[in-house]
Amino acid sequence: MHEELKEAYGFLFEKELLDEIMEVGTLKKVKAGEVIIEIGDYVTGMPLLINGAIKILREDKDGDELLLYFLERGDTCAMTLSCCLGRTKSEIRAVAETDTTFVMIPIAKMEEWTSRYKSWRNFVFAAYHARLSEMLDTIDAIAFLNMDQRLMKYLRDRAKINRDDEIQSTHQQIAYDLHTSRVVISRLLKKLEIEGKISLQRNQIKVIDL
Amino acid sequence: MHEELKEAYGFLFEKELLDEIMEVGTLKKVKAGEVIIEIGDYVTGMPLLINGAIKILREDKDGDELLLYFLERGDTCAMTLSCCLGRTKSEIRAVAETDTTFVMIPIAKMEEWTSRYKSWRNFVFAAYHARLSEMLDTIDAIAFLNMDQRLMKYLRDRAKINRDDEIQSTHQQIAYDLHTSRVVISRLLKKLEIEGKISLQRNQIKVIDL
DNA sequence: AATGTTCTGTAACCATTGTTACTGCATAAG
DNA sequence: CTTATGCAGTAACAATGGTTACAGAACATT
Repeated sequence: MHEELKEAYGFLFEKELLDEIMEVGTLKKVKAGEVIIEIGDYVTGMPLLINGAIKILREDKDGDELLLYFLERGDTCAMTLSCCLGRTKSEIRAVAETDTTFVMIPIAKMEEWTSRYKSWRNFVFAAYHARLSEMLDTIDAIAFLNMDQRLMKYLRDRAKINRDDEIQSTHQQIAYDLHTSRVVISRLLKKLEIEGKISLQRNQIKVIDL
Repeated sequence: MHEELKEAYGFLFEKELLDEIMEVGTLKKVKAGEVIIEIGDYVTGMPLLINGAIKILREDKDGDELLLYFLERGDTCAMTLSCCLGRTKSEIRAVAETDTTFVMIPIAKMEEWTSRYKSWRNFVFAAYHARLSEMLDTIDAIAFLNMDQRLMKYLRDRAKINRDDEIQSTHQQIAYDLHTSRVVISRLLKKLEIEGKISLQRNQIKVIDL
């Protein structure tokens, strides 16, 4: 854990803080697809992402889903953080997008570090800033873009997150993330393929030029 | 300014901090409709709302608007805060919904207080938490609700914010806030009137039972 | 190889929302 | 009082996205 943490966070935190993280944090590894936090869970800690990617989803009362954003190495979930401090239940679901490694920090330490380490404060504020930006981005997409443009953005984002132009996914899974129906996604994907922007196989979409 | 500030924030901040705020903050009063922060502005300070209400808007590249949420007494704009710390331009527009009074805090002090006052840190974190919640709410509304339900929510929110069941507004203004067209709003309002939920006059909507 | 399952493609249709166009009414300005 | 302006009501139509239904392809299981 030492080396990995240092590599991902060494330039952010001083040695003393890194040592403390090492001491109280627990290293977790999850496989792609595993649910890390479920809606309504009490949040017991805050994850520092070391490797992989996590997707953050919102769900409404009918069980309809919507992808909010992805977290990458160096990110933390400000939403979780927010829940921790407010001692409230999670408003979101976190699912591993790829195999993922992260360090879990118990809540208790967070408040302490906030007063003791300037670098920690800055990190937390930066996390909030980043999350608010992502949320604005998401709102822009839902409010101002049509489904075809949202789909293109989604494919671009996933290709980027996975560092792979070949996205392994069924149309149904994409439909869940974008909160629409499978038929709509199939229709739009076919259109993108005809325009030469992607190519389609079963369970796979290859991004050519989006 | 002393008494007003104390009334709105006295239970949050210790005397010492209140005194500092008094010292470096400047009291501002704006009329309903005035633009307080414009998109692209460099943010020079952070507002502590004492009286009135502010609406926060997002705009896309074509100039299309969308209402994000309202701020009330005791609130601050976490978005502004976020911009301050990142030294970035404002991503949103803030417009006075009613005649509004607030205290403007210069950026420089904020960092200092964050390390010195626990109550200030808690306030800032609570502000972030509140804003993230509002953003989630907004996303829920856009993603999961139809326009008629969004309109009802909007009318409820405005009635609550203004503490008045009679909303002074044209259909066009509502259309801007919800990012739709005037015709759509007129159509849905008429439907709500027929259902007995509101009554309509020129420039005015009276909420009866939403 | 035969069968069952999952995924994709497509057509036809519906619902919601957006657009255009025109009307009359209320209010303000002259 | 007359005219100009802004606001609201409404009809007709277009566009987008959601729904249902079905067929065939790809893959897995036996």
